[in-house]
This record gives sequence, C-alpha cells and structure tokens, in this order.
Amino acid sequence: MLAQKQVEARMRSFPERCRAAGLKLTHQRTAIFNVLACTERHPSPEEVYEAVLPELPSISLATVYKVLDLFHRHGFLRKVSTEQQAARYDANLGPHHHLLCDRCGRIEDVAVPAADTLAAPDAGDFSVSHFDIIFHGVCGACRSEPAGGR
Amino acid sequence: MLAQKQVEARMRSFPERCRAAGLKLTHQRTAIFNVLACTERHPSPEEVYEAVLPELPSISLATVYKVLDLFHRHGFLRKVSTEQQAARYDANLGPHHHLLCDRCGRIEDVAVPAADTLAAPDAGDFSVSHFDIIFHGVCGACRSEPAGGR
DNA sequence: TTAGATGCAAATCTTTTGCAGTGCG
DNA sequence: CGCACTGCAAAAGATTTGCATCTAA
Repeated sequence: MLAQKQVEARMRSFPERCRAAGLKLTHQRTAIFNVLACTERHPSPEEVYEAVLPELPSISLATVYKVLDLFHRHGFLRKVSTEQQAARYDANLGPHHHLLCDRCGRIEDVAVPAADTLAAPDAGDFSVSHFDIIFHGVCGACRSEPAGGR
Repeated sequence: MLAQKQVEARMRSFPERCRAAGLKLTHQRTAIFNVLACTERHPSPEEVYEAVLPELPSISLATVYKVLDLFHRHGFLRKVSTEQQAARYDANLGPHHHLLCDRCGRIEDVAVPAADTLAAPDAGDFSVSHFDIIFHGVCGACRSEPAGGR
C-alpha cells in the first residue's frame, strides 16, 4: 500500500521543497502536506480540514483551500477530478476522450485509437465499467496569447 | 467536425429514446438535448441554460440542472470532469491513474503500465503536457452492499 | 385525468475574497 | 523588521430542494 518509507521521504524533503519554491514553512502547511502524504484516499479540502483540525484546532477552512491551491500550483500535489461536482456535459457517446486547456478551461474531443487496447488494469475488487482520459495542455488560442499568468 | 447528419440522427432518435426510457417529451428537454447535440463545446449547466433561453425565455436554471442530471442518469449524456471545481488532492506524483467508485465516490490509485505507451494523440493545436485516466466502476464494498439505489 | 415535469424561491454547499492581525525568515 | 501567511467573516458561485402549478400522454 503506502510504504512508511515513502511517507517519510516525502515529509523529509518537504521543508527543502518549500524553500526551493520560496514558500514559508508553517505549521499549517506542514500539517496539510502531512495529511496528503500519509493517505491514498484523495481527500477533499473539507476532509483535509477535518484531518488537521485535531492538530491545529484554530486552522480555518479558507487556509486549507489556499494552501491546497498553492501546493497544486507548485506541483506538490496532483488534483484529481471526479465529475461529482464538475458538470460539463457531452452528448457524444462514441468512444473518445478529452483535451482540456489548463489555461482557459476549453474542452475538445479527441479520438484516441490507442486507448481501445487499454485494458482495465489490475483493479483489485473494483469492477471497472469504462474509463475517461483527460489530456492536459494549452490550446492554440491560449498559446498564442501574449501573457500567461494565472 | 460535427457532421450535420450526426446531429440530425441524434435529434431524430431523441423522442423514441425518451419514450423508451419512460420520459415525457417536453419542449424544455428537447431544447436542452438539442443544445448538447449540436455542440462539441461541452457546456456547463449555466451555459446550456443560456443557450436555451432565447427559445424558452421562461425556463429556469433548476430545470436545466434537473434535466441534465436526468439525461445523464439515463445515459443520454456523458459527464466530463475538469478538475476546475472538483477538488480532490493527491500527493502521489508518480505515474498512476485512478479508479473511481461511481457508487460511493471513493478513489483509489492504479498503476497502468500500458498507459506509458499511450502517446498523446493528434491533438491539433493543443500542446499536451500530461494526461489522467479515470476508470469508472463499483468498488468491492459497494458491490457487496444489499441495495443499490442512486 | 393524472403522474410526471416545470418554475420559482429558498436552502445548501463549495469556494473565493478582503482585510486585520500574526509569525517565519 | 517586513512581507508572506493565517483566520475570520462575508461574498460569490454552484447545485439542490420543496412545493404549487402546469402539461404530455
């Protein structure tokens, strides 16, 4: 599952990574990162908040949101989407996947012939029905735009 | 891109599909489905609402939400996620993808060795940086549960 | 005729923002 | 000490719900 060694390695390098990124090392950030480093559960901001609450009773949910976003922007965390709250609809039921522009949010369809052969992996006790692939990138329009900036 | 023929085919079969699903055919539903059938833009509920407004000035956003959800549950539409509002975080930055239980929302990591060879497809003017695969299914815990229910 | 659908308004939830106070470097 | 960070409260969005009214079948 989640090797203890791996958790330790992630935590050990955390202060240095913050320094490298020019981020101050605070209790809140350490606690939040620790929660994420110790789990494979992919918690929501709310869940992260609840997980750090015992340790930092005065932390605010807004801080959790800010820190998660910060970590994500610095590549410390991955953001995983679940459709649960996403709400983008598509009437094209044929086999295809999506290109998502990380800059402007535009979504386009892509055919991915190679995906046909992509068998559901060893999914343990999960019974897989189908899968979606999201290719992240920057669309032509955004790429040709002057400045980037978030 | 989106062949006129395809749009027509989708719209032509719509009444029958509603009947088959035991859904009443209303102006609102037809207009909403038509918007989705004519676009590849993957609109949000809000965008769908605005698109049907000229035709049905008195439609409410709540109806759009209800109808989209209904269509999705009946398999008329795909729901595409974008992370933009999803907010599930993961500190595992290594190559892996995700299993999502459609029943309870649980997310698990999966290694997908075959995905390594999955090249970014012909993405037009999109420059792809990375991709995520979400395998949908039902987890063991949910599968062994008595009733299903939404 | 009537079960199912809509529209409205209010309630919920999630996420973001502004700002004053705090603490890391 | 100064600037970045936090906490709070309020704002802004997104989505859902209850209910009276309407309408497709």
